[in-house]
Amino acid sequence: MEKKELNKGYDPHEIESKWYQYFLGHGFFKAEDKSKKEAFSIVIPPPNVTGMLHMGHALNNVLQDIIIRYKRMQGYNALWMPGMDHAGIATQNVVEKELAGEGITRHDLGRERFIERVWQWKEKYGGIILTQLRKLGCSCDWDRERFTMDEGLSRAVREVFVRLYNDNLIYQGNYIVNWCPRCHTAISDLEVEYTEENGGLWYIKYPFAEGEGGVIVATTRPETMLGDTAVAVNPHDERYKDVIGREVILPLVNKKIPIIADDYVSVEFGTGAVKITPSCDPNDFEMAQRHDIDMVIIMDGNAVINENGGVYQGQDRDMCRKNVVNDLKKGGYLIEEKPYTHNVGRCYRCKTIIEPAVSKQWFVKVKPLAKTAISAVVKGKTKIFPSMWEGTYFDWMNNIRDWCISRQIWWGHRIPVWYCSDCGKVIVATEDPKECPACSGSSLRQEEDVLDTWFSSALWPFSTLGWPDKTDALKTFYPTSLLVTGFDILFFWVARMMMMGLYVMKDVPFKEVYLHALVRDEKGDKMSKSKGNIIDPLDMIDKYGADAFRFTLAAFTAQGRDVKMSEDRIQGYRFFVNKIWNAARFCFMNLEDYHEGELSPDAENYSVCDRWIKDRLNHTVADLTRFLNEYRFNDAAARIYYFIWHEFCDWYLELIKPVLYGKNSSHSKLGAQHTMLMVLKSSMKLLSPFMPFVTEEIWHKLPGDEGSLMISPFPSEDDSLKDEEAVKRMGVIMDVITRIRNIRGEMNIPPSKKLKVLLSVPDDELISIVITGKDYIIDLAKLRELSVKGEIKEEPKGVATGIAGAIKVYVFLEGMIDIAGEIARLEKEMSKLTKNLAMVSKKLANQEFREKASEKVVEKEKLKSKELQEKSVILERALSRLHILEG
RNA sequence: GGGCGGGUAGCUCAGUUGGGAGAGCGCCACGUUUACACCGUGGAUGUCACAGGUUCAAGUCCUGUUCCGCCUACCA
Repeated sequence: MEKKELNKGYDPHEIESKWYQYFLGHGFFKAEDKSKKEAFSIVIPPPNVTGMLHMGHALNNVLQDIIIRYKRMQGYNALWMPGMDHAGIATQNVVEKELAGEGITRHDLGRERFIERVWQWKEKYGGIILTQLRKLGCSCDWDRERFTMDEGLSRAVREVFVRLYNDNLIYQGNYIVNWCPRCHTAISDLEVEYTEENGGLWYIKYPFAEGEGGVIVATTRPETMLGDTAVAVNPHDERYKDVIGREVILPLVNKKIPIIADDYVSVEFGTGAVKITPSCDPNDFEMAQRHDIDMVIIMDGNAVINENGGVYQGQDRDMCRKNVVNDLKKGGYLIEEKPYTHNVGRCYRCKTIIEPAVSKQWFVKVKPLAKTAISAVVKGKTKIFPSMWEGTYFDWMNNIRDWCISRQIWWGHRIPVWYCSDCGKVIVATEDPKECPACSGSSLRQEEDVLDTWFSSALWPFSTLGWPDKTDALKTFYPTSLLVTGFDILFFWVARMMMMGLYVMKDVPFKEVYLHALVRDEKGDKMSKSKGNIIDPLDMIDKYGADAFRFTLAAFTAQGRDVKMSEDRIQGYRFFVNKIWNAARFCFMNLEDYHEGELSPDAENYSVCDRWIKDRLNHTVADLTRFLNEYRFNDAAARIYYFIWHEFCDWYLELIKPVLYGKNSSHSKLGAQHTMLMVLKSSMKLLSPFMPFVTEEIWHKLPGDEGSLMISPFPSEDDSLKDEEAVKRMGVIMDVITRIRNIRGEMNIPPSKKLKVLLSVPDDELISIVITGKDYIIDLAKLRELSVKGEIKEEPKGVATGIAGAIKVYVFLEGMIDIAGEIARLEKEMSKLTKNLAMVSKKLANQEFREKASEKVVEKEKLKSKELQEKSVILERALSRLHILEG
């Protein structure tokens, strides 16, 4: 066998890029459009084209990669579809900032040239995040990369728009929408973030137009009074019974406005009278529609007061508020002003306070779409993990409101609507029309607005597969198998994909959705630049390697919990990677004289510990498979960690050392080598989805030429590896070893001091077990002599006593006898035991327990009681002998 | 206002048919044994938020209280 050295410590740097290139070069990430293999597909949540990899992306994509690699190894035709989102507002902002550096605005460039600039920017900087995903090890089918502004995806957008329009599910209208005065566009309800902020509540008196007195209204936005067109009270409010229908004078503006009655008005709040500004408040807008009240628009797109604001024209909303309040004070209209905390809506993108404004916008009528989307989840066509999110999904879908899809920006899918200047016809078409179909006029003007970015994202699961063409990819991979995303975009994206998928494809976009939590810092705070608590995933990869980083993310992804990330934990798993590396190195060093294929699988070729570790491996496979199928990433990670570190390294490798070193001829060295290699190889397979790099490196150093690990078959449960007999026998042997180690540790006896041990074993079966395990015990417990006897009557003197099940363990303490120490040790154990025994006895003494508890449970308790009693007798005897010695 | 999640060892958290309170890190002791000190062996630590209830048996099920986090909502 060719000699291949492994370094003492594992260094991820070169190895990771080497293998990633290898994977790419061999096309292992590629899925087949047509295949006999069963398909498994995931579409990536497309990151913003402006995005840089942060912890959220890292978590999201590592989880997807683990699943897709797992499925690929299981033999599926696995597709992970990559791509990016054009991120309308965000990208436009970035490029506008760039222009500002040059001293120009997009308006200086004009629409066409500005769009060109954005494309240039995209080509130059746009792909960064996808490069970063490669550093993580993501096994996307990169040749299929898509972008929401691609020609194909744009065609899909137009097609869907036209269909929805023709089905009367898209309409245009003058409504009040959330307007961002900084981004200069409408945004959807979802894109407004509400935060509790300190503000004020102003009480303003509106005098009656005729007669004495007036009505006092309370408002958080006094400046909007310039646009008031009514005052409203509750129809059942006794206080205002007689004023309904009268008129008041709007202060500062000096105009008469009516007092109306509407159930919306709360009797309890403020004065029970509310000013109505239909152009500045969504509720007022609705009320105005109900009562056919006028509307006065007082602000422009910059939230600056317009010509309808009289003397306040030209002032922005903040300045105007100050001045209005001052003027009200002067005029004696301001009754009271008090601090008040309330919810303020801000633009999710730039955090500017949203100005509700009336404008002409396009909307999707979502109720009918939502209905189908709800029933798909009810029927289980799409399953949501963890299931608690189903409730949230239903709740939102049931209360859904129409979706404002038009944006007054330039970067995005321009709405496929044209207006004929000659006859006024509205043309909605997938292809740019050359002339008006009604009057054949040629002066057509396209709608200026573009679509919400989420509109194109909603089509992602089928648009990326080639729709509207009938492609093989679509046929093979739609509906996709799984969607993995953060719960924070359940409404933004998941819900809308459900609606669009069902509307367009008549089938759900994905069969399962796994919603993961957010990554926070170790204190549980959201990571943000302003807090300075960001941990950069790329730094972590650089420092600890992608494998360790990936494993950390998986290990902390418990369902429904936030992922609290800290560097210490990554370091902890970095140690694990090193442990794996060194275990492999050990195996490797002991395979020099190994020749595969020389060993029959007959049981006699394998020792009890060989059989034991294979049983444990088989268990691990079963558990891991189950956990991954249920998206229990943390459990999966913990299971493989435990197997490799504790079962394989701590026990098995230690057990076979003497065999490998030729010090123990009673067990087959070849059998140990064979088992060691087989278990190591299987472990690498199990670990490969989590740690694709180090496992691949180890794999290629091991004997055998089986190609790449990442496409080798994932282990499945194998009944032939089950071995209860070996598990039972090893249980006894390990228990004895642990007992002796326990005594050594508690008595502070250094490992270099070889011990003499006597075992008192009550029955023949146990004796045979102990005899076969004698070498193991001598080696792992570091003994110089081990004698095994049947049940002995006369206990030896000068020993420390331990109990391993039915076996009594006597450790001779010649010369180092510390009677007081041993007494203390035994008494400690005795008190634990007594407490335990008391609990068990109490249970068994209870008649109801014996009658009502299941037989299995009662038997278990009885057995426990018996064992504890026996132990107690032994300890008692040992103690009394020590007391005599001492005395 | 409504909803959801959480309060378990010093820290971060597991604990899925109710029947042994666990892991990792940290801590203490011993140790350099031909894979690994990025290591090994052993050890200590808990009114499972609180109060009731169901049950032979509750961290686990039910009710209430409290604290924290998140989502959602048109109360000016």
